[in-house]
Amino acid sequence: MKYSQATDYALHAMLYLVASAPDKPVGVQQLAEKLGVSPTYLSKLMTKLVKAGLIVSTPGANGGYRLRKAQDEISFLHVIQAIEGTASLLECSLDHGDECLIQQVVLDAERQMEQLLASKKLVDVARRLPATD
Amino acid sequence: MKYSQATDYALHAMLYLVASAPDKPVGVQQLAEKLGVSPTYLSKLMTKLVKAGLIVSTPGANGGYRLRKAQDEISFLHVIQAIEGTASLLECSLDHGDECLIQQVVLDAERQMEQLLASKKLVDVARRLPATD
DNA sequence: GCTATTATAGATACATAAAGTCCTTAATGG
DNA sequence: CCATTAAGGACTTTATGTATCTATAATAGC
Repeated sequence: MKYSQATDYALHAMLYLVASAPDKPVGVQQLAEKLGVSPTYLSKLMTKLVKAGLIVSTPGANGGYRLRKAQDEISFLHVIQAIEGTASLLECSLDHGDECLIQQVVLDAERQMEQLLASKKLVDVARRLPATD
Repeated sequence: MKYSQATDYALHAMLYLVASAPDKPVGVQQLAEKLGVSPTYLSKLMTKLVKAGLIVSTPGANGGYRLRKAQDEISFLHVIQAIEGTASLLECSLDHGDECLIQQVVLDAERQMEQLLASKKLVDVARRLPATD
């Protein structure tokens, strides 16, 4: 089990936005170059982040993406769930009457991980970067 | 991101073995019927569990699978990793010099989840079952 | 030793999702 | 009006999971 590569791109793109000037939008062209991805593909990921309410996009000249919330409000979990969705790790395929006890255990573990990912903000990582990278 | 369905099957199969008599092997036929899955497919999953050292198989008449270790030594993590592997959730696709800080955060979260999955034993769940199901 | 039983392994087929491209449309600034 | 930039749909390619079938090997019981 792995996160999709798209999640990796999204996290790096968001980190770049967090480290950038908050008022000036960043274009997908510029982002794609930094990440080494095709602009058209990255564009689709950015649209997901827009729909998740993490960033705002402005089309047209000098347009691009900028954060929607304050830097310190954006957690790793926000970005990851925007790309991966929020479905549970394990869906029980059996039909034993009530809730599956196995699934309950996995759900607990999942929540444990999510708790940490929610507490980690992108800006925490951005502060430890040498420059705008 | 989700665990494969195979992981769900494996967890249920192992739970069944834990709840069964420890000396009498259980055949894949019997297991497959309980789980509602094809025997040939389940067989491949069981072989993975054998290679992971969780169970032992004996071919031939009255053969089948039985636990290799004591009941209370088998954790959820053992089974999950036997099927899913142990690769990290996130591989950074960029080539920024040293280790990726983003990956470090995800790795921390992953370890958090694994810690809980390692502490949960299958036998804990088996005890809460109404019968051998 | 012979036979039935049962796990193992390889080849193959199918479905689904991820990864990526191309083209069109829509919106904004100058 | 025009250049720029995001959004969206259609499509291709590739990889992985799911599943089946067949053949092989090993074991128990007679």
